[in-house]
Amino acid sequence: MVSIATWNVNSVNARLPNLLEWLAGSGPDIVLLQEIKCVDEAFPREAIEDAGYNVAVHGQKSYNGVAILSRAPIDEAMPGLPGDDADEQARYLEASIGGVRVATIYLPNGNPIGTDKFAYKLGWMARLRRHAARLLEDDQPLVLGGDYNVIPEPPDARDPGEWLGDALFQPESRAAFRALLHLGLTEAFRALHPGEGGHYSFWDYQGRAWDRDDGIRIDHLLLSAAAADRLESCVIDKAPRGRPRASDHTPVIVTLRDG
DNA sequence: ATGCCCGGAACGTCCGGA
Repeated sequence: MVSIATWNVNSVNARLPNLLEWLAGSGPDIVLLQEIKCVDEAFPREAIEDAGYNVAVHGQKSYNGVAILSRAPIDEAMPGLPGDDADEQARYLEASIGGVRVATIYLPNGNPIGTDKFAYKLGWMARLRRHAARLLEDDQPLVLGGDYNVIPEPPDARDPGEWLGDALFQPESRAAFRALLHLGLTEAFRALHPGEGGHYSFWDYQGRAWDRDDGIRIDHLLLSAAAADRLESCVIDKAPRGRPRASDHTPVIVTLRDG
């Protein structure tokens, strides 16, 4: 069995006590981090290695940044999403770990709609689809986990109407997300919990959204057929969101049976 | 109503987040 988590930590250095506490308690085999908000040199590598994890980082000053933590050795870490040499935002890192291909994804927010930011989001999603299609030509299990910044369906928001004008719930964003699934990828949580609402991975800091459970489900794990065949469970661990100085996102974890 | 929150950069206050 292998457990793989995705977590947008909203600054790995601000969140280091929370992250270390969670690693010590839950300890997934692989953790896909987003929004580390630091350059590679500022990543708290020693503390995380001391917790028993190998580390691969694709950082950026102040914004974005992604990383992969793994109890087993990390092979062939490749930073950056192919398809636009001019894109300097650190939002994608992929690696092989024990015969499983994994990627950590921090998909652009895209707000406000009608701006170059929204165009960048849709362009980034098109690039991700092209790259995922290439990855799927290989038969090894593939897990694409991250903050997709997409609310796939109305049950994935406590109040869908609140998000109608938002880039996370635009028809174009949702269609681009479906296009990823149409490649043959399985969204792990939805596959195991069809039709269920009330499960969220993000609660805004503002307006006491956590206390009111006014959340959205935007952190997803997409599995190739070879990985989906091994899918045992997918859980959203709400506990970290309730801790002091929490990230606004909480981890989502899949477990895959041995292949 | 993007502002009520938060982190980074920086030291006053703005940008970005979702």
